[in-house]
Amino acid sequence: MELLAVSLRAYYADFTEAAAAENLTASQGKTLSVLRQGPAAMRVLARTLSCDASNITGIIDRLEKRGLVHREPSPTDRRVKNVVLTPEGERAVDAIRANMHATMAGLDALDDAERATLHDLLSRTFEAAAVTA
Amino acid sequence: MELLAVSLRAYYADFTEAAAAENLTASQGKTLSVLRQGPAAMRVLARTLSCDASNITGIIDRLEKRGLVHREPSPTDRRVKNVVLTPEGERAVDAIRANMHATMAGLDALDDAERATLHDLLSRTFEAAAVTA
DNA sequence: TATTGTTATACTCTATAACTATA
DNA sequence: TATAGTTATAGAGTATAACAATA
Repeated sequence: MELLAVSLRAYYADFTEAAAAENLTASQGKTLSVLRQGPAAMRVLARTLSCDASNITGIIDRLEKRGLVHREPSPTDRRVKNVVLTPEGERAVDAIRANMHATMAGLDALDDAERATLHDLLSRTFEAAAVTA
Repeated sequence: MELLAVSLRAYYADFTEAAAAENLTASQGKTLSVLRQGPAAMRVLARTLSCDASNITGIIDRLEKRGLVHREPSPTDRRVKNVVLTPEGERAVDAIRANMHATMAGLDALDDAERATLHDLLSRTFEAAAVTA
């Protein structure tokens, strides 16, 4: 339990730091992480990141201005815009993840399998902050 | 592990919600929680909450304007100001905590001892976000 | 000289409400 | 009518740099 508490504290701080190293805020890093799993509509992002849809507009605006994502119209519903990660966006996510893996590697008390389990738990907890019950 | 992940997600969301019920942001609730353990200098708060000292000025300004805390000069160092919880401030923290205990009580899979351990872990993880390693 | 707290500044995140264009 | 995305707005958090008072 103590190890987990320490790990969690370190994880949150390190994610923010790893994102900052890429000149990204935690919210931006989190958004890019979500998009790494595939394109998502604005509305879906809002639900996943559990914030109002109007916030996503601003967050995506800033990411798009930097060429990390781009909007493309949905072929099936002309109201919907899908947000897609650009190659630079993928590179940014991977850079953050590489940094996080270095953090995990620092937990000497764990073996590789435990480390993998813990990393999975932490990232799911962090990225899926929404409680959809 | 899965239970813990779910609990953590719920805890973060519920803390924010419990604070919002008292018309407080998560940062304000967190600050009050820290002060519940006793008065603290501005500089100490900044370190504990792992943010720049200049932010604390604003956070305490807003809490003081609402009568939840007040600044008092340190008797030993005239540069230092100690922030103290007022009775209303204590009431607010207790209201948040009562709400959180209700959340913990909802975890039916746990017995009382496990619940206490988990609550302690979660609150320490949440309140002490700083990694002083 | 170094430290404490503050101020000024600028940016990001956040929710609410009102709008448009679709469905 | 309802939904997706945007805009306008206002408040809160955040870091940086510069400052006065004190150590």
